[in-house]
Amino acid sequence: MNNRTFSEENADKYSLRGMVFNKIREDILSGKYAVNEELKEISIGRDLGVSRTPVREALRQLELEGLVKIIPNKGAYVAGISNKDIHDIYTIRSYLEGLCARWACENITKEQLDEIEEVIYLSEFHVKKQHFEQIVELDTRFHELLYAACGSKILGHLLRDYHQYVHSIRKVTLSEPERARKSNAEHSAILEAIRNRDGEKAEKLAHEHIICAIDNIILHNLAQ
Amino acid sequence: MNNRTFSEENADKYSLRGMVFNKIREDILSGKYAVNEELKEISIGRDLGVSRTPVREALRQLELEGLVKIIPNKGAYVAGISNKDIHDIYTIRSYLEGLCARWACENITKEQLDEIEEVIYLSEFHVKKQHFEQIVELDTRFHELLYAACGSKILGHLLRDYHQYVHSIRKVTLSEPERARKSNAEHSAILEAIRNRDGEKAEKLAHEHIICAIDNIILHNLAQ
DNA sequence: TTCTGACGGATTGTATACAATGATGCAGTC
DNA sequence: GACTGCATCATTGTATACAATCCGTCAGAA
Repeated sequence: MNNRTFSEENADKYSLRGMVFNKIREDILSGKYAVNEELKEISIGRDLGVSRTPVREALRQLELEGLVKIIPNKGAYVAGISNKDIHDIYTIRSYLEGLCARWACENITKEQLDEIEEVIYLSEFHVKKQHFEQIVELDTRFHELLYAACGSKILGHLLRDYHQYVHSIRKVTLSEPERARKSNAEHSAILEAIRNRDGEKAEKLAHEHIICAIDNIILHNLAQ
Repeated sequence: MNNRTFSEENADKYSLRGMVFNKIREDILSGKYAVNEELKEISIGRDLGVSRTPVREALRQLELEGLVKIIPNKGAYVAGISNKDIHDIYTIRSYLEGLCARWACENITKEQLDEIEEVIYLSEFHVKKQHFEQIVELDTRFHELLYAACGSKILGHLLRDYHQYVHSIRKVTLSEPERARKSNAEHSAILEAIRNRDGEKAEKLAHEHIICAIDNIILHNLAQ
């Protein structure tokens, strides 16, 4: 478990700053705030029942993530992510998810393999039943498990961030039964390659998995 | 120019928080602080002549970058980056610098091409004279120009961060005349491919450029 | 001796006060 | 009517005060 995760499970959950941070982040990614909307420390603080200090700290962190743009002595504005950003993120992910799968071949444990298998199995059920909420949740867990299994704090941190960034997109794409089914089949193939410790193949499959996701997004005009 | 760069040129330069942020970041990356050393808000503030508030904000940002680990109600500690982290970063960069070069083929302007050529030309001079400071500086500028030329805010942001992370490593590797010479030759080849708008080749060369850097690091036992 | 628990100091978490800066509107001038 | 400059207000930047938490210490009992 890396630093980021650690701190998320502590500071980000149990401190006011962490709660404010997650709240604003979520609201930006879910589109609750319009792009370029001004984020005033006082009014956010009032809405959440806290003072300016935790709000300020949260905004400064979000600035570093690129979700908020701060103009000194003026204010904080929602930066959001553009369609091109989403496309770029998926392209970057296509390489790095491949790398992640390759490294996972070297580091994954038996327990982790079993857990991933369970996730895929469960997902098949929900795909049949068209339980879209659960499908997204299980997709998140599948990737999260791979991030943990790759054995790289740095890569895990990065992919985790990007995966969250496109959370709202995934909610849409995985709501299409055909894509959800195919996505899960791809997950299954990736797992099989990792189980066989075939790094070359796992990398290729994970790479193609994300490329498929991009094609799907373009098909639906979700970006670009 | 992306948000990050924008904010760096404003908040990070002209506000106390920004200065504190850069100072601590630099001190961690340069090894001035030992790993796991506690970073006390009051003492840092006293050293820099500011109150706790800007220090706190800076520490919270550094936490997000992964350079600082914050334990709630306890303190902030230097996380630093391990040798494995460095190796991971270079491997990730090997893919993404390739992607960056490929995208640059599609987006680079005549002016940017000329500027890169100038940097390489100037670097040859300093390599001959063994002006190591300048070589590192020009290496930074070469990559920075590519990051700007790739036309992706997201990718540029990411590569810029990683490039800074390994700044101290690059200072060492580029101090070896043979590596400095070879590195510049590789830069030259990458430029040539981009000038010819050969995305395939540019990606391959940029990828290999970073792989060479990894080999060099391993050779010198700088990591792993 | 070793364990337990309460106390006190140190440090962080949060709120708020004050200073500095930028935006807005209006009066006065051309 | 359009522009300039000042006054006012809103908002951010920084400092500081107070509360909450943690950690080490030390006394006392087993």
